[in-house]
Amino acid sequence: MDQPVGELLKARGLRSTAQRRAVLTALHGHAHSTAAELEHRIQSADDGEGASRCLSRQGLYNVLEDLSRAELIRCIEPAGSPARYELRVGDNHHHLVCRSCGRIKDVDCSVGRAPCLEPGDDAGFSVDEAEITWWGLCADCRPASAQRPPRH
Amino acid sequence: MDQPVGELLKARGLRSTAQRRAVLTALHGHAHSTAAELEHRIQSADDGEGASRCLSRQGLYNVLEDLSRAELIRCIEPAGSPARYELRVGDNHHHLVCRSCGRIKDVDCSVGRAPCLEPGDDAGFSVDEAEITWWGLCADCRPASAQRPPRH
DNA sequence: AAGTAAAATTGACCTAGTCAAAACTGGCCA
DNA sequence: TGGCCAGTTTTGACTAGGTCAATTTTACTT
Repeated sequence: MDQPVGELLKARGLRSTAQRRAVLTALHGHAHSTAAELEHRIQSADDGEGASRCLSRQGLYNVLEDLSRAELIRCIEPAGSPARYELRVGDNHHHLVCRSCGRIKDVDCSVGRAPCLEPGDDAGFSVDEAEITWWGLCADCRPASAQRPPRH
Repeated sequence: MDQPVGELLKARGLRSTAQRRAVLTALHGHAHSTAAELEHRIQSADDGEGASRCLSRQGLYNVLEDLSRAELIRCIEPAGSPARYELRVGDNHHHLVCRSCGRIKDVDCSVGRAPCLEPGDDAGFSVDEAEITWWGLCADCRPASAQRPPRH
């Protein structure tokens, strides 16, 4: 980040509290963090701010929801995984998830708007987001015999 | 269904048990059932088979996993909802989910294979499935002032 | 410096499952 | 037709990942 996290918060109309700053800071450098990972990271952070060491579980969930609503972070919930939070927002990117180890990779939305944002039949819904998850095996989890199988 | 459920099971190499038949039967006529819904439906089913009234919670989850692995049913887990099970399998259809009431609609995969099955960059994964979820508000949940907003 | 709405803490509670071990049974075989 | 036994199911305890409600604290305004 360039902007201090406190300024980011205020720019979105949120109060700048130690807990919120700590969560935003803890998200940096980790693309898809779970609540538990953030909790550990914050508790063991000896970052000179003192107060940031302490954050209750409920407080963490509150902060995560506030930041999500302010669109400073995004929450994804792949099947079989606890919720994960990421700082990449506003770019409509998608995810590739390994069925075996759970590893997640970001995928840019290269197909543009058309097929990806509109269902063929919206059944009367007003759609505001298309979420794509690709499932498969990552290079590390794929059995050696099946490395790079021919694609089409 | 045309084929008796017992035959379906055997065709997939699974034993035909009262519990499995009961779950398959309970899925009919309900596009996206939760485990709890199936449990209630099975317990209150007085379908003359007698034994079908009884199914433990663990048994239900076992059956659901066995049927999923045999590709007789499919499990979806939209964020914020318990797992849901559906009989539609093998047709790569997707889902439209209402953010407000949780209602789910099936969407045929009209874009064919290309954009929907392949990420732009597969990051070394071998991808076997693309799952698309469209999020929005269904006609009933959309505030009256916003009915049918202009699209595009 | 005080007031106050917003945010955080506390601790109980809940849902949607999972685990391990014991008991039962469907379908094959003699 | 009965016995066997791997495959199923039951039982009951347990867990992860969160939510709820009430109280206390704090960041920002005046």
